[in-house]
Amino acid sequence: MLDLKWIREHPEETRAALARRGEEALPSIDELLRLDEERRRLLATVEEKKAYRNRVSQEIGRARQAGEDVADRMQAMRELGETIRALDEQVKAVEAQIEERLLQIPNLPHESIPTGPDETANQEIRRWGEPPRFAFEPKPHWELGPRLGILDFERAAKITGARFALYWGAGARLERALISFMLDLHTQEHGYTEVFPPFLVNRAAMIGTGQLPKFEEDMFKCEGTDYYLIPTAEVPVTNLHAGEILAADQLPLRYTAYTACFRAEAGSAGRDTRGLIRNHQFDKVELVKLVRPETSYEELESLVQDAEAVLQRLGLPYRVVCLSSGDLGFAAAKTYDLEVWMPSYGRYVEISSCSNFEAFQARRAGIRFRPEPKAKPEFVHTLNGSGLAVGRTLAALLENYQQEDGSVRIPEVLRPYMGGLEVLQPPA
RNA sequence: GGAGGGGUGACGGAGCGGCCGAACGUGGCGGUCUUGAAAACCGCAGGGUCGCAAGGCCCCGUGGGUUCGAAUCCCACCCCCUCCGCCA
Repeated sequence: MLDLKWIREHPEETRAALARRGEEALPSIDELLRLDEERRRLLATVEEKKAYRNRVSQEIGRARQAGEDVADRMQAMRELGETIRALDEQVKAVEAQIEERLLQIPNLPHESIPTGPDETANQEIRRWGEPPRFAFEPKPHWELGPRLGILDFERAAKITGARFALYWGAGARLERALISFMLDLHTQEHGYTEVFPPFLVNRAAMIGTGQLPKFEEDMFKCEGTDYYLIPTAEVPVTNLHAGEILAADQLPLRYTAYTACFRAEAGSAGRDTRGLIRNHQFDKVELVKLVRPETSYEELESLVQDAEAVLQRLGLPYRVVCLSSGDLGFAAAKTYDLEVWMPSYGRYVEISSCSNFEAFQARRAGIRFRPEPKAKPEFVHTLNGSGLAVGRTLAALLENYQQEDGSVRIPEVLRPYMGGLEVLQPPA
């Protein structure tokens, strides 16, 4: 959510920044400012009346003790009360309209990111590693996995439906190994605190991080409850400190969490239909930071590096891309995607998305800190990034480490987590 | 799921329907004292919002209601605790 006061003082900048995103259908800033003025006008009126009522009510108390007749004053206040009630309702209605509009407005893109309509304008920042050259025809992971007996999409479809995966044996263990490896790296070497949150959150949390109210159709909701399946650990973990005022010396807070993630994938029919790339349920290790505003862009760079470290240790080739204004997510001011080399796609595929949300989420969720002992609370900046999407990582491992006979080598760093296993062998 | 108890400021804990945004204690901040520290003593300290300001309005789990006036009364919901039932 943007700061209404800031919009009021910088309407042109707001419009210009939003225009970079190229969205039509944005709530009109003029309309918003009109409502804002309406609200302040109503407040001035109603608060003056309340002040008067408060004064007279106190007089009534005193006068009655003194034995005076207060019937006429009480009658007058009774009537004033009705006027106030009507005005209060108007205020509430206007505030609801303002809130509704503010919740629909995306974050303003940071000035450092490229301007463009979509992903074609994204800017490659750097590459790491070399895509493997195969002396044979490499297979996609959705063929390798089932042949190795470690992935089973047919049975997943039987017990649930399309876009679900089932892991067998060494595959299940490999998934678990990746999760443990990532968590250990981030907690032991990058200074993050491990969190294991609920996978269901309430609506307020979903609004806090910006998934709702705008993207209701992308979420799974538990019927008859106020609970949603989390689409990412970002939601429960960022909201950990919702409504709190943190002490300055608590910052920065750095959390890492493994969770399953659930996405309805509405509107992606026909895309990435095979394998582990786009499923309704997938595992992810997430990195979340709550930081002082003036440090948030340094923190974004180090967040990206923490995610990159996972790919480097796994020896997976990747590149870093800065998203253009048109490709930016709703809540983000700046996002770097990490894209891993995926032989079956013949290109780099997103495996991590690292964003600075500045105060956008903090304002929605009410996450503040006190810069100095006596100072007014300010909103923190929030950041998060995948570190990494586990299913896609497993897919990338299978594909990049495959050998001609259909076996797959296991990277050194994972072997301790795999009981020393060095190669996944297809059954004879 | 059933029965009972409770939600007040960083924490603990008071609070006759008006004098309560809230006693008191702890903790915090500033000061006095001290070579320094501790102790003691004095003082300062919630959040939001409107306003150029003076100042006003709102907030005692959340939302309604009663009343001239509600932290205090009524209703609903949420959360926590205890007991019973069920259960991984």
